[in-house]
Amino acid sequence: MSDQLSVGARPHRARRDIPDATVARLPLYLRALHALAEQGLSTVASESLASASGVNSAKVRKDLSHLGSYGTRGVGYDVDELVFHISRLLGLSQRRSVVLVGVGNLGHALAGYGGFATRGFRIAALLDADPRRVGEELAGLRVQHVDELDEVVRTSGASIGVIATPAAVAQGVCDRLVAAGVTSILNFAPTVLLVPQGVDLRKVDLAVELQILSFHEHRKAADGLAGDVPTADVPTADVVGVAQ
Amino acid sequence: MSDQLSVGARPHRARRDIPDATVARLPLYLRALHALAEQGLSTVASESLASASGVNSAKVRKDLSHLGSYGTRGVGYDVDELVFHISRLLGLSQRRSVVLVGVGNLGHALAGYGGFATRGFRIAALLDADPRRVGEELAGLRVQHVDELDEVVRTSGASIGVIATPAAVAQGVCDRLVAAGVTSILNFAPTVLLVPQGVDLRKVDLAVELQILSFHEHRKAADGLAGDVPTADVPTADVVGVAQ
DNA sequence: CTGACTTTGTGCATGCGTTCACAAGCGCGT
DNA sequence: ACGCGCTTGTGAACGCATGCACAAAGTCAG
Repeated sequence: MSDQLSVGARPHRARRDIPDATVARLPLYLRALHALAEQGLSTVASESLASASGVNSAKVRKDLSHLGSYGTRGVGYDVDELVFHISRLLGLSQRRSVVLVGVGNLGHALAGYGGFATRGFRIAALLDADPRRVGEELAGLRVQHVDELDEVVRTSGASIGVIATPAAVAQGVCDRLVAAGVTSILNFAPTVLLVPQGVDLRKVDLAVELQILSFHEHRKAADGLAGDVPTADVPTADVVGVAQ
Repeated sequence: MSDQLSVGARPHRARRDIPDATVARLPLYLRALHALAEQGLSTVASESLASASGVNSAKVRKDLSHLGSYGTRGVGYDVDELVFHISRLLGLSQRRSVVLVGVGNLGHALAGYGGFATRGFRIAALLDADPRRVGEELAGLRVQHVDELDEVVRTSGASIGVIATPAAVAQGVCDRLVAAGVTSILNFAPTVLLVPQGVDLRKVDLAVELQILSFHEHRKAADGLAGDVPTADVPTADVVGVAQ
């Protein structure tokens, strides 16, 4: 996870000192805060925010401390203020254009996903290589041919590309996106992508997730059979496991 | 880092001493190994496997050392042997049944995703609450009504549930899956789920991924004035699994 | 058999992230 | 004004993961 900013051993880059792990949780807080705001709450304690976002309160406090002291001791955090600061830090104040390549089932799902628009992302274009899909209307946009990628990226000023193509063509699409000026890529294709320095890449891999679950299933099954023999086993009575 | 597992049992339990970070990478190695096998290679060095799976060789060697000494110094690892051992460790030798709830666009994408079947997962059933979708044929299966969830899970013996429903109903579906006997859940709905101890939970959150990219975009834009990295344009495999 | 070469497996140092625990700070009731 | 209870913010300890660097262990040529 730390390959992230490789930055190759240069003199100290003035990077924001926000830990990656914190950045990954900020969107969760943001979602929980929006929900709390809709419930009419104006302040929230770290403990509440924690359970609403599936984290523990110590983590919440430490995370929030990285963006300044916006809490009031004895009271909690102001919901609106927190929303504002987190949004600003994540760069969600300014609308970002996203180009989506690959309009299969997954692409359809992504194009129709409301969570994008509501967080300041605008889908600038839908692209596909299949001529039969070109021209199709989807989420208020016309699907264009992938050959127009370069032009679309430049005219829309999109800086984020989403790849939802078959694995075989993903690297090619990736290269074209980068060449056109995209500097962040979200990859759903089950393959390793190479990108130049300075381009951020994240991947979402469905098969990997399932296989990790499979491992734990396997382990649970093995533990069950092996039978934890009477080895002074403290009855693990406590606590209900909470999703993260 | 990742560890988005609810993980009931604490360290107490004699869990396989395979680090979580390693488990998360094993599927990547597996995919790379399959590709290498198709190219006709019978052995592979940690360096090659590393670049094929987007990690570095030291990590590969340390990861593989956790499952035993299956390498030969001076030569490398036997591809087939490695595939066998990783598959076994991940519990992929036995076919696992998966129940998919929610057959919208995302559900369609998941049902049609080949990566499941090719790794030993069998979709046992497709469920949806919308009567208009019930009866639809998809990936060789008929969509059933979600009321049949309990029966379907019990008769199929499925231990893994995939939730691709709207956020509002995700917790309800989750509860029903758990009640029916499912012990691992993969959640695509953008909401926090609570599960009892002993049930593993992973989540895939599209909006979160985009917001993380947005943060880095924002930071890059801010750093922009600080001068760019003039280093060579060597592609680097980069970053990041889902998280979580 | 020997020596050069290749690659694994791992001890160790380092850094990041999590968690604990508590002092400092704030509001409120009296 | 003043203490009481609540909550933040953070110092410090701990644990996990990463990456380095190298000895051990194998191959291969001659």
